[in-house]
This record gives sequence, structure tokens and C-alpha cells, in this order.
Amino acid sequence: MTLAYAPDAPLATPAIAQVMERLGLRMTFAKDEEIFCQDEEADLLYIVVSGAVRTTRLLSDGRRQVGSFYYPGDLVGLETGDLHRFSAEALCDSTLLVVKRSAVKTFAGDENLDRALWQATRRELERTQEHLLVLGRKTACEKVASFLMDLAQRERSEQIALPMGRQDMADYLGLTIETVSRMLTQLQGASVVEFDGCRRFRVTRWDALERLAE
Amino acid sequence: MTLAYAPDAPLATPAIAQVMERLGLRMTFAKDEEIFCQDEEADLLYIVVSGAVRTTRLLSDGRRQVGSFYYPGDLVGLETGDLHRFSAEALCDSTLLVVKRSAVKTFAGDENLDRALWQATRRELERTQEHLLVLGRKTACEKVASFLMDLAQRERSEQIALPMGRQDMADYLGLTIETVSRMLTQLQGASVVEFDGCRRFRVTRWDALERLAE
DNA sequence: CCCTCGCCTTGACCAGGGTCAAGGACGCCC
DNA sequence: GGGCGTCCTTGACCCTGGTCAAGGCGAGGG
Repeated sequence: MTLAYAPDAPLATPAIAQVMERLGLRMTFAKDEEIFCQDEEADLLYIVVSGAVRTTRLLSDGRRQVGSFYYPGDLVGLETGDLHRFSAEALCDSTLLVVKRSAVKTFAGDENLDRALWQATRRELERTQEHLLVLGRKTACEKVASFLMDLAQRERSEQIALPMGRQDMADYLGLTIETVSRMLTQLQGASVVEFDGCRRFRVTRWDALERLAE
Repeated sequence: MTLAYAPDAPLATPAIAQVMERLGLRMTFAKDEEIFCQDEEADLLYIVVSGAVRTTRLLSDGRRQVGSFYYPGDLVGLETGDLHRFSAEALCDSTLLVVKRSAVKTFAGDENLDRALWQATRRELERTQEHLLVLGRKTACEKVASFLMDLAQRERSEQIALPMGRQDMADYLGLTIETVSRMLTQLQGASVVEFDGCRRFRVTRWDALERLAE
């Protein structure tokens, strides 16, 4: 039942999706609408059905860190103990499947489900550790390159959509919006990627992108 | 069975410790000895009995990121799927309780144990997310201050020991060894902490340290 | 079709932290 | 106790990325 590591596989396994489909409620969220809030009770679990979600954490002086981005198939809300340590907002108009943790717990006898939730937590941990490496030891250019790389690997199509704005990318990568913009310009100048508007790109030189992303 | 969040509580619960005590093997590791290696099969679980452990990840060009430090009572090795994504080394001469994952799995019927391991994974995730915030959005001074703060909160004694060298601190915080050194000097200059040699300190102004750590 | 507003890009300048190099402190072994 | 090696500190300088400010672009509405 243990899966091989696949960095771009969704966080929710079929076992989880199935139970949540049965017990859960479909909810829609508008762009930038709050899904849950930092320090509030964490009694719900979510699966992204359509759209995308970001989790964020604020320092007292307003500096913001984006914890992660979630896409269709991803499980959101298990990154916590009793209280949410991050807020979550919809990146764009989105649909989520919502279910009470307690409802899931009544299925705790279902060993598969328990195992699957643990598995999902481990996958989330792996993603976070990857993110750690990027924040701690990569240059601005490498950060942006690995970010684009991640997105590109997730969607195996030519044209890749950026569901988030520059500020979200910056706060995810520990940079400023200006630096992100400059690095994107630089990557285009080097013909590594090609943008069609500022929310859509394609990779023109995979080898170069891979090398830059380290 | 869910615990309130306590940032300095050990990762292993009594349930886990008990089983591992029964099934496990005590092993000793010398300072800097490798416990497990990045990309190798992850079939063992560890509990730190005495000493301390660091997990590290290397980029191809030698840049290093320290993932976490582990102290007595902490569970090491569950940060992974099938392969270790980090290496682990002893910070100083250490004793660890070692057990095969498969041996633990034969206790899978024991729901408490399963729950406890999941809980431990979640705590590890929380620690990693905290680390993320430090790396992404804090200044050098704040990074060092929050690091000392964490250590100080773990040991509730006057004198606090630093089991790791400056290079390990630097690689944990995404800084260079020189910057760590300078920030420590600066914190001493501001009478926030007082060092007795370079591996032992005490906090002289908690309020200031807290403020700096954000 | 054009205006407006929000988001993105670009430029000039600045500073936090990295780099390189030298010197100091401490522990360990003989 | 002295010598040596390792780790830590300090200084001078530089560069990456942050800051501040202005201008461009594009989507949506009148």
C-alpha cells in the first residue's frame, strides 16, 4: 500500500477521496476568500476539486510566508494538530470537498483510511522538506527556476498556467515581488521559458531549467 | 489522545517508546558518525536515548541544508517515505534505540501505536513548517535569536548547552558560519545572552530575545 | 473604444549578508 | 606544559537581492 515517491502525485489517495465524497460537502470559494484561518480550531478536512489554494502564515509585522499551494486532488488541512498553524485562501474561484475530521474518525476502524491519511501527512512533510531546501540554500534565480520546474512537472502540457500572482510566488520563495519579476525576465532572456502574458508560460529549454533548478 | 501543541515536547510518545524498548536494539554512534544516508532504503526507525542527531541534505555543489536537530526522546527516521530524503549523523557520541519498521508494522493492529506514529509525523511536520517561516522571512539576527530561543525553551535550565558547532547552526538557518558568529557576538554585545565558551550560554534578557526572535 | 485600476516590470540606489583572508581560543595529545 | 589542529571570531570588501519610485500592460467596465 506504500506508494513509490512521486513528487507531483496528488496528496489524497483514492481511499480518502472515496470516503470524503461520501461524507463530505461540496463548497465553492471565490478568489482570495478565506477557507480557514491561522489559530482557529482545525476540525475540517478539505480536498481541492477545482481551482487552487494557498496556505499562508503572517508574522506580526506583516511579513508573509506562503506555506504551500494545493491543486485538484490535494488534501488540505492535515498540516496541523488541533489548531491551524496557517491560514488557507482560494487562489482563484475554487470548489472544495469539505468533511468533518470527527466524521472521518468514525471510520478509524477502517485501517486503510487511517493508513492513507498518515501517508498523506508524510507526503506533505516531504513537500515541506523540499521547500525548506529551496528557501535555505538556493539563490533567487534557482528558487524561481525550481518553482517553474515544479509547476511544469505537475501539468504535463505545453502551456502551463500560473494560478498565483507574483506576490504569492515571492512569499512562497522568500523573495520580493520585484526580484521574482526580474528573475522571470532573466529566464526569458536566456530563452529558458517563454511567457504568453504573465500567467502562462512554456518551457523552451528543459535542460537549462533543470540545471538552474539544481 | 490528541495532545495539545507543545513545541518542545519530544516526538516519541510513551506508546512508541514502550514498543521500541521491547523490539529495539540499543546502538551507539560516535560524533559525526552516519546513522543513515540520503537516498538509502528507509527500513529503520530510531529514538534518541542520549546525545543528539542532525539530519542533512546536500545539493550537488556541496551546499548543505540541516533539516532538523533531534534530542533525547525524539523519533528519527519517519520523515521519509521509502527512501531517506536526508542523511542523519550523530552530533556528539550518542545512543539510539533502533527498530525495524517492519517489526513495528506487525503491531499495526495496535491502533494506539499507529495513531502515535501518525501523531509524531504531524509534530515533525509542524516543526518543519516553523523552520520554513524562519528560513523564508526572518533576518540573520532574528534567525539566530529564534534558534537560541528554541534551545532555551527545550532545556529549562540556566545554562544551556549547544550540542552543535557553528557550521551546523549556519546550515540549519540558511546562513554562513561567519554571519552566525557575528550575530552571536552582536546578541552578546546587546546583553541578550551571555556565552561561557562557545558551546554554552544563558539568556540574560528574555524579553529582548523574545522580541528579536519575533 | 477608451479609461481606469490593479498588477507587473524596470531602473537606480542601498544594505544585509556573503566571501576571502587573517588571527585567536580552546581542547587534545604527546 | 607545549605544540598542533580544529573551530571560532573579526575585518575589509563585494555582490545579491531589497527598497523606493516611476512607468507599462492588460482586463474589465462605462
